[in-house]
Amino acid sequence: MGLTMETTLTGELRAAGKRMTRTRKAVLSALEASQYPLSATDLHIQLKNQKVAIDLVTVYRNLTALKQLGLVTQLELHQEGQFRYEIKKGREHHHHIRCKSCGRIVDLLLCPLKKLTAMIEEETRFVVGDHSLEFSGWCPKCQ
Amino acid sequence: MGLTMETTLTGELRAAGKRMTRTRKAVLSALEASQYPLSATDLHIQLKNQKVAIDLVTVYRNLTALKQLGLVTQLELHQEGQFRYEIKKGREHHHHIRCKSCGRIVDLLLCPLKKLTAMIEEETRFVVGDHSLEFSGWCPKCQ
DNA sequence: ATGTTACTTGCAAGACACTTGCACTAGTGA
DNA sequence: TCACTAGTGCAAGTGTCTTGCAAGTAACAT
Repeated sequence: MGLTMETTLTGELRAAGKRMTRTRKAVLSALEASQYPLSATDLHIQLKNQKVAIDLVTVYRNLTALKQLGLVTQLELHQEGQFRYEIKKGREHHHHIRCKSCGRIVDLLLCPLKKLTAMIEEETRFVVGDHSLEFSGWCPKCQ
Repeated sequence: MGLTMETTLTGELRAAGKRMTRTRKAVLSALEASQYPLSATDLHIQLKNQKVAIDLVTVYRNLTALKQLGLVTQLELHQEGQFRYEIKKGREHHHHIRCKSCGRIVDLLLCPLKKLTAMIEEETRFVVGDHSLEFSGWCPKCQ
C-alpha cells in the first residue's frame, strides 16, 4: 500500500510551505491506487477500512490543499451532486462516463474541445478558462 | 407579466393529473421571462420581489413536477454546486458558459456531440443517456 | 352553485455535502 | 531537542435540496 512518488510529492508540498503528514500520505496513496475518481466520503470510508485514523474534515482539507497545489484534479460528474478527485500526475486530461444504474465510472480518452473553445471565444467574446464534459448512461452489465 | 401559453400548459398538466395552480403559474412565468437558467433560490427571490407568496419548498416541488413532465430542463453549470432550470418550449438543446468573475451566463448554440456519442458508445459499450458540456471563463467586462 | 376528491401548499424538521472556529497535536528547520 | 506554525479532531454552522403532515384549493361531478 505504498505511495509511489512520496519523496517528490513531499518536495512539492514543502515548496509551498506544506507538510507531508500521516493523513496527507494516506489520502494521496488512496487516490493513487484508485482506478476512478473518489469523493471525500469515498476516501473517508476507504481509509477507515484500512484502519487509518482520519476525520472527514481532514479529508476535505487535504483535498483542498492538494487541489490548490495542482497535485489532484477536482471534478464533477453529471448529476451526482458532489465532487470527486483524481491524482493528476501521469494522467492526461480526460472526461468520464458514469452508469446511471450501478454507478460505475469509466475514463474517456478523448477531449475534442480545442477547436470548440476557439469557436466559443469568438462567438461570446468570453475567455474560456475551464470546461466540463461528462456523460451518463448504462454500462454493459446494466443495459 | 403574463404567461404566454398558459392554456396549452394547463392542458399538458391536466393530462398528467396535475393542476395549474397560482404558484405553478408564477414559476412558469418567471422561467419563461428569464434570459438565463434560474436556480430554485433565484426563482424564490424573484417571486418574492414580485409580491408572489410562495415557499421555497413549493418552488422546489414545482420544479420537480415540471421537470418530470418535460416542461422544464434541469441543468448543472460548471462548478456551481446547484441546479438551474430553463423552460423547454421553443428552445433548442444547448449548453452554457458562465463568467467566473460576475456570474453572467450566456447560451451557446452549438452541441457537436452526436458523433462523439457514437464513438463513446463504441469505445465503452455503454449506452449514452445524457451528457453535460459546460464552460466557465471570463466575460468581456471581466477580462 | 356545491360537494368531493386528491393534488398542492406552507411550515417544521431532516438529509447531505461541505466549511469554519478553536484548542490541541505534530512536522520541520534550526 | 526546541520553537514555530501547519495540520488535526471535534463541534457547530452553511447552503441546497427533501420529507412529513395538516390545512388549503383546483377540477370534475352532481
